[in-house]
Amino acid sequence: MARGNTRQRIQDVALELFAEQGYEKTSLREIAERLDVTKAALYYHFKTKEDILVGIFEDLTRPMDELIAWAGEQPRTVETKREVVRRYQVALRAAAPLYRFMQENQATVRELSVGLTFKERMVTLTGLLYDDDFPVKEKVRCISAVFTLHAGTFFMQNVEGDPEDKHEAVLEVALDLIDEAHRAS
Amino acid sequence: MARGNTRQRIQDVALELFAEQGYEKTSLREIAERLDVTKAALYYHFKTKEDILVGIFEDLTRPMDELIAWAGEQPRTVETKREVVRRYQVALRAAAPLYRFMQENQATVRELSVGLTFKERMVTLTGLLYDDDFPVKEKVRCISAVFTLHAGTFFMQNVEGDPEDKHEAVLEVALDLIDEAHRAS
Amino acid sequence: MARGNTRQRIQDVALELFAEQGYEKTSLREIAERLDVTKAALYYHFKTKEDILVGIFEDLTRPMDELIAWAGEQPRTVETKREVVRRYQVALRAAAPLYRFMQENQATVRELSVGLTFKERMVTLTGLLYDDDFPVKEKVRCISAVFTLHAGTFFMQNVEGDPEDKHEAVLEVALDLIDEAHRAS
Amino acid sequence: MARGNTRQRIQDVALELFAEQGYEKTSLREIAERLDVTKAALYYHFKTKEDILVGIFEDLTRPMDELIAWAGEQPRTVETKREVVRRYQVALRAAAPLYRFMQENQATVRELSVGLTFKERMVTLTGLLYDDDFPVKEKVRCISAVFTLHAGTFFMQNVEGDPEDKHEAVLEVALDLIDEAHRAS
DNA sequence: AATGAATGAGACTTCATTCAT
DNA sequence: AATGAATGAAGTCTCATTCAT
Repeated sequence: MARGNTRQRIQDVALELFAEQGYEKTSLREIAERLDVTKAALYYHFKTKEDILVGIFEDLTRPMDELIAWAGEQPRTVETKREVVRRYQVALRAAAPLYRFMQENQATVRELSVGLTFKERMVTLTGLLYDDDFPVKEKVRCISAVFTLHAGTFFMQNVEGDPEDKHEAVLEVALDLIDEAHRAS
Repeated sequence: MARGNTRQRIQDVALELFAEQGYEKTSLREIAERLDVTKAALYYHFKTKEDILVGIFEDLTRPMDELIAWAGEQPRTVETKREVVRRYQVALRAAAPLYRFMQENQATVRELSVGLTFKERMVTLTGLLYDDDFPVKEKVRCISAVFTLHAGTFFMQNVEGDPEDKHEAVLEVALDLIDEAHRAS
Repeated sequence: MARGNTRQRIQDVALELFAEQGYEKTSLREIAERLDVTKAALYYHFKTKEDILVGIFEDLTRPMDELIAWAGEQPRTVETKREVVRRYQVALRAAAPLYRFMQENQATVRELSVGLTFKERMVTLTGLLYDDDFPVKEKVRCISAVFTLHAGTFFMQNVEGDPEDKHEAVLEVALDLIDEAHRAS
Repeated sequence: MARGNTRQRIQDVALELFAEQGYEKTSLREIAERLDVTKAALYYHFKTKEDILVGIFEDLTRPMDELIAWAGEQPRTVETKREVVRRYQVALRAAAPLYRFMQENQATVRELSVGLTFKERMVTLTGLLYDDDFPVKEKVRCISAVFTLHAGTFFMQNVEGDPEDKHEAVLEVALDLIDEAHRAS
């Protein structure tokens, strides 16, 4: 019935379940049942369970890696950093389920040899936002900017208001933190 | 030889392993071996694996619950909120392994009926920092303050500097965010 | 090598062991070893241990349920009742191991939601043999007829004599009891 | 509080639970909890779990063993046999829970070295009711008499009527079977 | 491209039992 | 007369994985 898209469908369902219940608690049986295929079919498309996750990562973290690569090539100006923040928010929204999964399953992700881990990626990213000679407090502000963006994706559901307005507000706070950090340095 | 402290020792070892590897990946066999007792001994002290975790939670989340209760009784002034932030940082440092565990195993924690969950607790706490009539942007700043404190506990290892200095800087940034939010409201 | 009959083989071996040692005392390890498969193989064919038993019940109690259904549609004459007794003896002989199991493991069976329980089935059956307006004593005779048939299956091994002769004798006694009950009513 | 009657209380509670749930399904923890003592306390009074059951048997099967012994010394007349039937019904009523347990847990009892087993006892008893030279059919009638008495204890709850009347009716049917067997021999 | 059948490892859990106190 | 703490064996069950078809 469905054609060559089974591989994709597996990844979609898997990510959904991984994000909802965690990686360890999600069994291949569950994924297979949801897709109405047998477990063995999953093994036609992926070598192992971990492989399914790795595949998802490879597809979904590319934007963030590209962002990091792009930032590395730009002049280290405030404006660059503001742009990094803007683009990071976009990347975050695009891959929200994956980031939710990454954040909530760090113990699992840590053991996966899946390129850079969540934390490593964040270390690199935050490193792009401040300079080595910043005072500690201003480094903290830059880190805070990134965490604010994360909070915006995972936590702001609990605040009432129009989603677009909230995203706008989150972005402004993050940019303010970057600005303030540079003003004080 | 084994005195009346076995129950406590189980909780200590369990939290250590849960935080390191995640709850699902940590087996009772592992905990028992580390303590040099049999698995059955664990069941003398706790009814289920989940029960071990619940016990840890009950013991370690008390300070945070007390903080929330205390804050609820104070006048809603800026100074109260600054004090909440200060105390929250202390609570966070005292129960660092548990908070690390909670943050990294949210999928697991979510299914535990363990009083307020991590997210619920944070919703309550952030709610104490801003007032309903704040503009969205200022609400975001208050949320950002809490996330900054978290970042301080889990993420700042990656920034070089004296630990006390770093904590001081984190606290200052968080307090600045609170102040700014109130100035703008 | 193993063909499509594994499911049936599991049921056969399981019933044999359940009847011999009781349900609780029979472990899945034992069943698996007897079949020279792993325990996990059992779980491919049945969802739980209880499910194995339920499967056996469903297959083997059908004749008795059919008998009860058939009897319900016949005119309530003595001859019908005599025929019920005759057919019941046949059903009993065909499913002897199951009936032995049911009789000797009532405590277990009681907790199984396996259609009518042993006792309920017998209540229904005996109810088909006497009419509501029978004197108590004659009702007892009809119940006695059924118990006689059971004794014939499970107890008569201890009496010497040709098996066919014994079955014949058992049937005659049961039929005499039915006749006597009707003569006296 | 309770004095030296703990041993008896253990047996009472144990029999109740054994009869209700079966021997294997009843754990010592359950018995201990019901008595509000620890499992270890049970071991002060009984060497093993089996020992508890054996103790119950020894206390409660004595009347039946005495009945068998008594019968062995009487002349083998019809009147003796009628008296055996009468006394057996009394014994059965006195130890109803135990008999219920024995009947419903034959698989377990079979493996217990608890004097004569249920079946053996019944073989001996029925042997006292017929003579070796009886035709098979008349032997069956005598066996049927015993099963009728059993039915009276375990099955007659399902027939409406005054309990005493029902017992009377059961006894009459059993005696009729004995009489008929002797008349025909 | 996918299934049916099975495996080996290991998970959580319960049980009867022991023994120092 | 009884408890607190613990053990060793075993149980049911689930999982990721394999392979012939």
